[in-house]
Amino acid sequence: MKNCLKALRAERRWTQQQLADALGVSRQTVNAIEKGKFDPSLPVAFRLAALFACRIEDIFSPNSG
Amino acid sequence: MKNCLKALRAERRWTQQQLADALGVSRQTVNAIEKGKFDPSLPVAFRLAALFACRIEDIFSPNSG
DNA sequence: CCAATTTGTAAAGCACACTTGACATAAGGT
DNA sequence: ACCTTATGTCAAGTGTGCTTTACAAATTGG
Repeated sequence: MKNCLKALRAERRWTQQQLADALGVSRQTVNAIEKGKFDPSLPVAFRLAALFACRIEDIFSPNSG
Repeated sequence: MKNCLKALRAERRWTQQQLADALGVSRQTVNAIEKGKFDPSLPVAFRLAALFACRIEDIFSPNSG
């Protein structure tokens, strides 16, 4: 699963901490998702899409599909 | 998190087992997701959307958002 | 250069996504 | 009534999403 979270966050000039707070997760979780260490849960994915005013499919794309 | 998986599956006249096989998860997992016992992982959500040829947002909707 | 902020990473622990195996109930066809 | 298929559910186990605490490296600004 790839994602363009880092780019979206950079556009807004938010720190990982600010995004984490807005998302309701820890900074380490934001960092791990950005670095591709794991995929977010579906609820967190929905909150991300809401925050960036786009679709989940605009942020994440499965590696093979 | 609500979902209309049961309705989508019924439209296609698929059994839980057939959907599970197509998804690559167990029948119990399909059943649990349909019954709202837990939310699928993001990869499984993407596979569901692909199978039903729609967006994740068309299948799932967060309870408060 | 120095100090503060930001990012990257690690370990231990809890909750949940998902598994296999098993069994009860429901629904359909003969 | 019987047999088969479909659904609902439970239990125990594995892997991972996410937490807290902590610290090192990188970046930014005086």
